[in-house]
Amino acid sequence: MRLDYDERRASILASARRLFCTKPYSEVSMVELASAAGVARGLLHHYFGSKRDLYLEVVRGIVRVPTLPLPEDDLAAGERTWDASVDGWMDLIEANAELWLTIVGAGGTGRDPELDQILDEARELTALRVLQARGIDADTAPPELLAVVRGYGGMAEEITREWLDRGRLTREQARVLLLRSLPVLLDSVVPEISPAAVASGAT
Amino acid sequence: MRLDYDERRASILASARRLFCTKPYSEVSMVELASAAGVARGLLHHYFGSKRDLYLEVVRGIVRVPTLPLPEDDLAAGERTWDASVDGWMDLIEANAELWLTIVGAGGTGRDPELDQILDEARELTALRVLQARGIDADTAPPELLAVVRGYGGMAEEITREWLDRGRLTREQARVLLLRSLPVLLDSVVPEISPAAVASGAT
DNA sequence: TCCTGCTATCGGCAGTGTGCCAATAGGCGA
DNA sequence: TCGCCTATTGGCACACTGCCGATAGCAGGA
Repeated sequence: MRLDYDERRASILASARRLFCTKPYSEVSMVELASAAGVARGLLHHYFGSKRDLYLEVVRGIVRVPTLPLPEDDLAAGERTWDASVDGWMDLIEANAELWLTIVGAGGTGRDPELDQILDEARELTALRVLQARGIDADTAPPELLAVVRGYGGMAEEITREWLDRGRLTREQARVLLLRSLPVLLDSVVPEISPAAVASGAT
Repeated sequence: MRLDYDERRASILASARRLFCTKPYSEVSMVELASAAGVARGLLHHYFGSKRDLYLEVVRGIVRVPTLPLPEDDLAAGERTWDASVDGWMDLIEANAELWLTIVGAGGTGRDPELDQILDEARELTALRVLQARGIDADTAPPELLAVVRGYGGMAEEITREWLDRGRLTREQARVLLLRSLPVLLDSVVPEISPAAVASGAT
């Protein structure tokens, strides 16, 4: 069937998006992509150049369309609009859970179970060590606490990138952020656990 | 040259690690890996099975050896040991900056510049939106503030994974964490900017 | 010292996937 | 209806992975 340029392009992207959500990048072949789109293999190259370019286009489409949070239109920020933003963001993520986990959540690994597991175990171990370093018993800790520490780990990675990769932070600036944020976070979630946190946070 | 099993294995892993830090996974071929290790291509399969297995082995070696923070030995946690842990962690990362950025920092993409750029732009846009949602002008904001918001984004991704992927958090639990943490973080870093944050953090 | 078995190491074969390009077919305007 | 324009196809050439039989270097025993 002969389709218009944009239509065909969109159609290929849609089926490719579906496929890339089920398997990691390397296990998806151009023949699969082609047959899923109902076209010949050569057409994919005609439209996107290479398999990699097609994949990048898929990712672009995913991260572009649902630009995550929903800031309220024009009225200035208050706590109500912040609540609404977070809720809106969570709604969006939940609706496209599989998509989000595959592309953004997996950090671009493209749903690679083994690699994900390795990195995840390392991060979990790090979180436990952080708990240990703060004198908290991991076994009796509530799930929120572990989640906060895992979250702190994600934040630490971002701040480190800000320091070493993008160079928008000096080591000292990054250090202060890393130092202060965990006590403050722990205190805000479970105030009874770390009484010393407030003092450190104010330092 | 004929080497002992463990020696040869370690030698191959070392040169493979070097190679995987310079290019993304797909652009490293087995012939390259072989010639870098000074052996024939077939030997790599003999030792590691497949290219993917070799790569996983490299990643395992990297994330295992420097298990990130340094918890102080036995004495209970106080703020001094926490300071030391963070410093120790930063020293470790800084010493192996390239390695860390490639494997952990890039989230497993394996130094894929284009893909990284796409995801990074999306995250940057999200950070700006968050600033906007809280009524902060991005242009006049200090770099630490932007870094904190980027860090909050990393934390939000982790918490979302904790909710949707690992299922250790309910939606409500995740919501509360996401809601509370940003005001608290902002307040701890730049107290003068968001006076309303304290109230929200206590809610 | 020579022989023999073991195993690290090599080189090539088969299958698969990508990238590309010339040829084809289908639709729209004249 | 004819002809051009372009979407679409199928096949060719190359690269790479995975595997396996063949080879070579080293050890221990006679």
